[in-house]
Amino acid sequence: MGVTKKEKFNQEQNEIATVAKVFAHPARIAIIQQLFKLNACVCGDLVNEIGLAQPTISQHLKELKNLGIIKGEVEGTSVCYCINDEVWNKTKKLLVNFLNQNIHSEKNCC
Amino acid sequence: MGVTKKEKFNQEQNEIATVAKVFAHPARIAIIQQLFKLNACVCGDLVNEIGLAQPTISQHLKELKNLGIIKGEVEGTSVCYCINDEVWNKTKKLLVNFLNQNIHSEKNCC
DNA sequence: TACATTAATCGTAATATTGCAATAAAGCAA
DNA sequence: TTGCTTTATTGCAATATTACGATTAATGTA
Repeated sequence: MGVTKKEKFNQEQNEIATVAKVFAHPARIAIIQQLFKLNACVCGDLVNEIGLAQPTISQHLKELKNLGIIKGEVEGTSVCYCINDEVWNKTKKLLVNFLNQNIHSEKNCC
Repeated sequence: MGVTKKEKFNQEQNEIATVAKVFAHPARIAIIQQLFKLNACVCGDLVNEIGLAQPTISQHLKELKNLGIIKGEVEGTSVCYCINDEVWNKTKKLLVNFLNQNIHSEKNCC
């Protein structure tokens, strides 16, 4: 059906999955890395750097904006994007906490 | 087109996106959490715990197996799954390294 | 052997994602 | 104003994902 049954899962599980989905495309990873490298970057420069069509980059930027980890500011005809530190740190905490899980039991089978 | 243009990105960017894609479903997050909690878990118990149909859980387990972060051992008619620590730690490092990025520049716009 | 139990696979329907051409919108420059 | 530049949006085609019923395969049990 292509539709995820979110109601079967708790809020944390859904939040982790939602964040991971935004990270689940190399173009969005590349955009994030570029914004960290330059701190700020105009949309058109991202299009040149990454090599996908302008509407495609715009769509990826929109998903990153929806999650809140980037923000954009209009500068004339351009839009300058950068990382939203507050949201980035919250997101980082959520994922690092998940990744730092340890085995709770001694039982094992494989 | 629904198909990702992986050739436009470097290996690290594609690896991060691939891992994130596996984490991009709450059922797979729930399976991982359950395996950490119990250390080992039979497929049928995961089906009962999570409440999706058996073929659906089996499909999610397959994706986790493909990435390598879980492994399964046949025990009679059951299959017992657990976390593959080595792969989990590699995956953790890849993502934590990405999440720990810092701003490289002083320039800013927003 | 026959039957039950468990998990994987197959096939399919519904929905989501990716990518881009075409277009719209918004600002600047002459 | 007109034309240019830049980015967002629309619409669509191709592909991927999610979910599950039906079936198969493999093992254990009577």
